[in-house]
Amino acid sequence: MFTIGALAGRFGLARSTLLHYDRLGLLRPAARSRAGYRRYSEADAGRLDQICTYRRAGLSLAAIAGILAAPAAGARAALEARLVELDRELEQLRDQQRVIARLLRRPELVPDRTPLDKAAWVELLRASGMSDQDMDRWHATFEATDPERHGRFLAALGLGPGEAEALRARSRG
Amino acid sequence: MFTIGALAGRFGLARSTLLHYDRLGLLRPAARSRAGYRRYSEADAGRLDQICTYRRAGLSLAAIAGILAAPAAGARAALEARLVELDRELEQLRDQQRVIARLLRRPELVPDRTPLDKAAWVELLRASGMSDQDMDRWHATFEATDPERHGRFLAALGLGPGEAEALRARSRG
DNA sequence: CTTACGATTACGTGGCGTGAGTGTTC
DNA sequence: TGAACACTCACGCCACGTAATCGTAA
Repeated sequence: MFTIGALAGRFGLARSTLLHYDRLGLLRPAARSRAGYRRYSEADAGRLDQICTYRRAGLSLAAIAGILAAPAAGARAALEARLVELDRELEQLRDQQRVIARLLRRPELVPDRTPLDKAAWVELLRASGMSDQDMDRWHATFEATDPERHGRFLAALGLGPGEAEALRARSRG
Repeated sequence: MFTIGALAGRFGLARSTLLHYDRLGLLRPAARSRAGYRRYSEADAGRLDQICTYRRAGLSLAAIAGILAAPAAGARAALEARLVELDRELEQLRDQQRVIARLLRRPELVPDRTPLDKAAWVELLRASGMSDQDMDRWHATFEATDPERHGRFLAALGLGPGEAEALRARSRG
């Protein structure tokens, strides 16, 4: 028997994923402890394994529920339908590549080599939909994985040593 | 000056899309009529054209808003970032193709040639996440585009002539 | 008068993520 | 006793779609 965290860990999933599957009725734990904790059985783990396999095929949770309810009925059909969908999606993405390739050839987009300062960098990231929180997380990850390069990066943006050190300390905290 | 429906029609968009862009502040009409109707100018149409172009490149609305606010700053960077994202997404879809190819080779999925009856068909579609409404719409489309084939399809599912005719009449209504 | 359009508000979609606030186990 | 885990709401994300209920234009 596994707790929700243990099962999630075994499959590389987040707890919230299993909570979600439980709410949907896709994967209900075999039992609950006296305190109300979910207790997953080996059979549950097997079912989750199937779910993960079908998710790796890109099937929706609804389709997966259908397959697990009546495997003979729909597994093949659902997989073949997904293949057709995949063809369409691949074509869409390739279209997007072509659109971008054309746009990048436009004259007003000639590469400009002015190095970015901090303000321009922040504006750019925000334009890509990155929030302040996202940026904080990004600094934290950078600091954790390669602190030296992080320092050099901040210097390249024109931050003074004091400002840079303050930011790095915040990223570590 | 265009009304919202006219502008949407010109660009092949739904009205709700323009309402959405207005709420986000991405595309606000130049003016409102006395009755409160949105009135879009030619400049608005030009801006919408840009938005559509960047959407065809797969950029998020947040990224597009950033580009339109400061084109020189981020257009190139945003497009290049999207290219990188596209590479990742394409690889993911190809992975899904591979997973499906492997699954379809599994012995328990040998092609079974038992023709589907109505119940099995409905269950299968529902398993793919299709609602009753979706199916109604599907019948309506089928009936509108190729009524004869629709009739033959229904017969192949085992529906009697009366039942089939009733369904087709409902699809036309 | 009709009917085709417009308005606003609120809620739904998918597949989770992210808190808040509280209880349980080790 | 404190940290790490668990619980249950409830709301957020993205790019819209949909329905309800109303007012306006041709």
